[in-house]
Formats: sequence, structure tokens, C-alpha cells
Amino acid sequence: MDSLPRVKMADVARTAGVSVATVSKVVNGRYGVSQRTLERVQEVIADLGYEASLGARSLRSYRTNVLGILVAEFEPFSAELLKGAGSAVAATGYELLAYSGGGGGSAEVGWERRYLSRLSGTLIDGAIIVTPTVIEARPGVPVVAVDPHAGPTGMPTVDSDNLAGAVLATQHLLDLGHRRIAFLGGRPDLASARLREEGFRRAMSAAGVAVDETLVGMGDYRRGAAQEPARAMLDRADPPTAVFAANDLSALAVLDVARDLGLSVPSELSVIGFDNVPESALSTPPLTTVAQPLQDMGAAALHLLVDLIAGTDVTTHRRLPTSLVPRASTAPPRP
Amino acid sequence: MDSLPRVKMADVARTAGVSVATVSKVVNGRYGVSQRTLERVQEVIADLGYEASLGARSLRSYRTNVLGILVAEFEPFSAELLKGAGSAVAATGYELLAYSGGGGGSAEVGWERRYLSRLSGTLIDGAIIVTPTVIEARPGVPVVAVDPHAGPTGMPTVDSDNLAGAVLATQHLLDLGHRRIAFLGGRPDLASARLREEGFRRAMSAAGVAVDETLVGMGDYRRGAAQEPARAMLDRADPPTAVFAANDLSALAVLDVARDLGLSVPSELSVIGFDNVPESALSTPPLTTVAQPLQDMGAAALHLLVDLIAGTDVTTHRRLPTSLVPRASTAPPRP
DNA sequence: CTGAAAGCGCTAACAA
DNA sequence: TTGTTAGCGCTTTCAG
Repeated sequence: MDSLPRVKMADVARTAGVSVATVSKVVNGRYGVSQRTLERVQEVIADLGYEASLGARSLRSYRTNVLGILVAEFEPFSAELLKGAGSAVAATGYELLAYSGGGGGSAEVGWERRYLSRLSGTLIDGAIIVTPTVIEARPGVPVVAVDPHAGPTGMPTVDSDNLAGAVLATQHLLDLGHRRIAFLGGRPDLASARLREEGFRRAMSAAGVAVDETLVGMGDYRRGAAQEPARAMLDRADPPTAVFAANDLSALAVLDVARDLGLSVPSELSVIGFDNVPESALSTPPLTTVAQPLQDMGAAALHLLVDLIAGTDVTTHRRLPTSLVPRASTAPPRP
Repeated sequence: MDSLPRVKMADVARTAGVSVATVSKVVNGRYGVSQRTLERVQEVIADLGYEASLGARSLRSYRTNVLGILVAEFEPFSAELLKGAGSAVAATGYELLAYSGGGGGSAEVGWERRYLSRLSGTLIDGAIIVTPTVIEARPGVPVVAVDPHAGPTGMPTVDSDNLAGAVLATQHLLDLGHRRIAFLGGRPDLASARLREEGFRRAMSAAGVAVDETLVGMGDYRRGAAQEPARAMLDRADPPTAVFAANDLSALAVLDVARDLGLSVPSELSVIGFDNVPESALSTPPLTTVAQPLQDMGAAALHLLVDLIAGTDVTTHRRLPTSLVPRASTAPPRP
């Protein structure tokens, strides 16, 4: 594992018997190099396996051909977006750089601003920021936000129809015959969480079913944190017959708690989630959920960003549809 | 979307009335700054929202506290590894940068070397390379390979027990009563593909069942490319009763072809895959497969890399166990 | 057509 | 304790 020093442009220049300036021209396809020199230099580059350093290059040129996708953490949700962005980037000629801090417990507020300053101005020509909570007024580069927690602001945004999706989920439970339905929400400061709760209330009200406020809990979209409110709503004398959790991770937490309490899903309790991350299909029983087209959203964000950089698009907001994915965690309530 | 120029160290210095050197010292926590100056500068940094540019910093300092994970493409397999590496990085104090070119159709050979030279020497302190085909003799930074196609070389490596896994898969089919079993392999130049084929042959031979060589096909691990060989083995007078595909994507291709041919899975044809990517659980029917602990592998690679950089570990190879995941695509053959 | 020279934003000696 | 001064590897005028 001797880490030999990298081949740098000066090495190529010396070997080829030219100046670094000439090598740079060859590398960047600039005019003003004779055919002979061109070939000679290209040969040396191939021989030595030279590749320009992204860091050094970007310091000077302000155009790197690399797009960034900034996430707080590589979890199922952002991984799906990444797959979508990754397949979309192929045709564009850009390369993709995904960046994340440790995340985990220490996901400090403001990570998006920090990462952006770290990378923008150098390194990347534009960025996709996933679920930012703090929206930067004027970033250094073109930026597209995916599912921003503060809701659409001035910044170009891609999200899905949270409201309609929540109605879909609630309607599904109502259609099955449930009336005593709990809602396990996310943090009220997040736009998507608010919209999902609103969808729940609208659908209930449209069906003429009153919402029992003691059955409305609050998680924070994380599996661990959702356990406690889930337990509070299930471990009581008059438990609900169904729970609509505001995202899949919370729904999985409900499944955990139900198992713990000896409640059988779906015969004694129906559970529905939101997101349709792959993990939702792997639970026991597989989770009924509302799909956000995560990969499409990633691809849409990437295309929007590319257009933004090229200046060919002024679209400021793309909203993709949500849809019901019935699986095995919901059923009619016991008679 | 006015992209205001980034705040740079010089701006901070000017505003605070000190030199850039002093700001640098504050940012990097060096000694030799008075309490007063320290506080003043930190205040300005907070006010202006300054964050050092990764590119510029790494150009000088050769220590960035960023680890790279290089993939040809963000697909299900690498996405799982990324999740694992992402959760493992939290405790280490490093940040994670995942890099991929367009990938897609134009996944040229040698991408790993190109990406590595692009990022190493600057930007990253070490790298995890996912399924590299060409192993670099002496990279510029510490490197760990995950599931290298050439098999363990001198480079520290993380992989799973492909041989045992393939035996498991084949045994599963044999146990169900299958005797006419096809094998849809990967490219023979890839170590994992070779090992999976060998496991298949060993299990068959141990059971005293002869391998019909006309039922051994060759894909390349991609869904599209596996369709043709799959069709060739199924669309004939004496088709197999079961297929062992060397990875999940190929197995999904077999499912595609079977549906196309009107073959019902698993009643008329059993199919088993390898990898246990999330997508394998989402197919119809859900795919029986052999699990590689993908997230654990990502985490193991990350820890190995951190130890390598710290010089506290000389482990050169971590092999994780594989296990059978029975789902609905396999069943006893029709009598 | 080619090369010398001046930076890009930052860190690290070294002086003051 | 502070500032001055060289660069890191590369791109880009601008002379030759």
C-alpha cells in the first residue's frame, strides 16, 4: 500500500518535453496546439494515467462539470433520490458528487448551508439539496431543493403531492370501514408533515368522521423517535383500529410497537405509511403506503438543475403525483 | 436566484480587521491567537456564514477529513453499500463524498482509476471503491475495495462469501426437488461470477446431479443484457424447472422472460437470485435470493478504511457471510 | 504555436 | 500574538 504521489500536470509536461500550459491546452481541448505536440502529449497522458485534480482545476476555472447532491444522511429516502438523479445524469455529460456529513445523531441544523459553502464556488456547478430545513436566500450556485421542509420558497423546488397523498391514505382506511383512525405525524415545522396532517383531517371531515384529538400524535419521521407516541396511542383502553403514520419509518415504528403489544397487524390494527421506500415492502407484514415517485423526483431535480445552469428553464416548481400502494398491513376492522 | 459570490476568507479577514493567516488559524484551531481576536473572528465568521472551500483547502493541506466512495453508477447495489457506509461514518468524525460519473450505458472500463486520480491527492483522505474491475497497483491514497471483480489482490478488500452463497442457493433448489436446474451466470472475468458458478457446480455434483451445459447461460449482471440468454434457456422443448441467476437483476430478467413466455412462477418455474437488493422483494412474485449483507459490507469497508488511514489495522480482507432469503419465487417442481 | 507568469482560496513556515 | 510570504496544481492571458 505504498501511496505513490499522484501524477500531476508538471510530470506530464516534463515527460513530453513541453510546458504545463501546453498540457493544459491539450487536456481542455483548446486551440493553438500543433498536431504533433497534441499527439505526443496525449500519448504521455495515457502512459502516465494522468487525470486532472478536481480540486486544483476548480480553483481556477469555476466550471467543473460536476453536480452536487447534498444530503443530511444517506438513508433510504435520499438513497432513492440518488438513484433517480444518478440515472438522469448519464445523458447530461455531468458527473455526480453526493455529499453528506456524519448525519446520524449529530445532524445539526444548517448542514445544507455549510455543505453548500464548502462545495460551491469551487467543485460543483450546481446543487440539489435534499429536504433542507433552512433555505439559503442566495446560494453561490444554482440550487434545486427536493422536498424542502419549509415549503416552496423562492427556490426552484421538486416535491410530491403530499396533500392528495394523505387524502388517499385516509380514504383507503375509511373505505375499509375504519372510523377510529389515529394519525402519527411529523414535526409541525415541516411543510410535508403539515400537509399530510391536513390531508388526513380533510378526508376525515369529508367523510363526516370526527377526529379524536387524543389519537393525533407527533413523531419526527425517525423510527426511534416515533416509538413513544405510537405506544401512547395504542396502549390504552380504547385504541384506534387503524393508524396513518406520516412516513414509512414512523409506520415501521408502529409495527414494532404493535408487535410488542401483541397486536396483530392487520387483523387487529391496520397501519399505513407514506413514502414507499424499499424498506416498506420488506417489513412483516409488508406495509401499505402512499408512494412518492422518489426516483422520478431525483431525476426531475437533476433535469431542473441542468436547465437552470443552462438558463433554458425558469420552472420554479415541479410537483409529482402520489399514489396508493396497497400491501398487507391494512384490512377491514374487526366486526 | 442571484448567485452572490461566496464569502471567502479574505472577506472575513477584512471585516474582522485581521489578516487571512489569522482567520486561518482560528478556523483550524491553531495556537497563537489572542482570546479577543479569536472571539472577534468567530463572530464575523458566524455573521457572514463563512465556510472554507473544500477545494482550496485540500490543495494545500493534504488532510480534508473527507472519505470518498467511488461507484460506477448509483444503482441498488451501491446504494445499499452507501447506506451502510453512511451510518458507519457518523461516529468517525469524517464526512462522506460519493462520486459517480454518468455511468449508465457509457460505464467505461477504468472509471475507478480516473475517479481516484481526480479526487485523491486532493479532496479525499481515502477511498472505498465499489466493484472495481481494474485494480490500481499504487493509488495515491489509502483504498479499500468492495467486491472487487478481480478477486482479492494486494489491496484491502471487503466481500461476501460468494461460494457458500451459491451452494446455498443451489441446495435450496435441490432440496425442493429440482433436478433440471439452469444457471444464468455473469461475465466470467469477474471473480464473484466465477465463484457463484463454481458453487453451483459443486452443489450439483455433491448431490450427484449432472449439469446440463446447454442450461448454463451467460449474462453480465444487468437486467437488459440477461433477457436474451434467459429466453434461450426457457424457450425450448425441454426447459429447466428452476433457474439460479447469478444476481438479482438477472433473476428479475428471468422473471420478465417467464412472464413473457406465459410461464407461471413458481408453479412452472422456480427462480432464485443473489444479492438481496431491496428491489428483489418488490417483484412479482417476490424473489427468493441469497443475501449479501450489503449495508454491513459498506460499514465494514468504511471502518477498515479509517483504520488504514490511522495505521491501526493491517487487516487485508474481510469476508462476510451470505444467507438464504426464501420468498415466493421458488417451489417444488410440478410432479 | 508555445511558454512564462500571474493568480484561484487557502495553509504553513517564518518574521516582525 | 500577528502579518508576510510562499506555494498547492491548475488555467489563462499575453509575450515571444
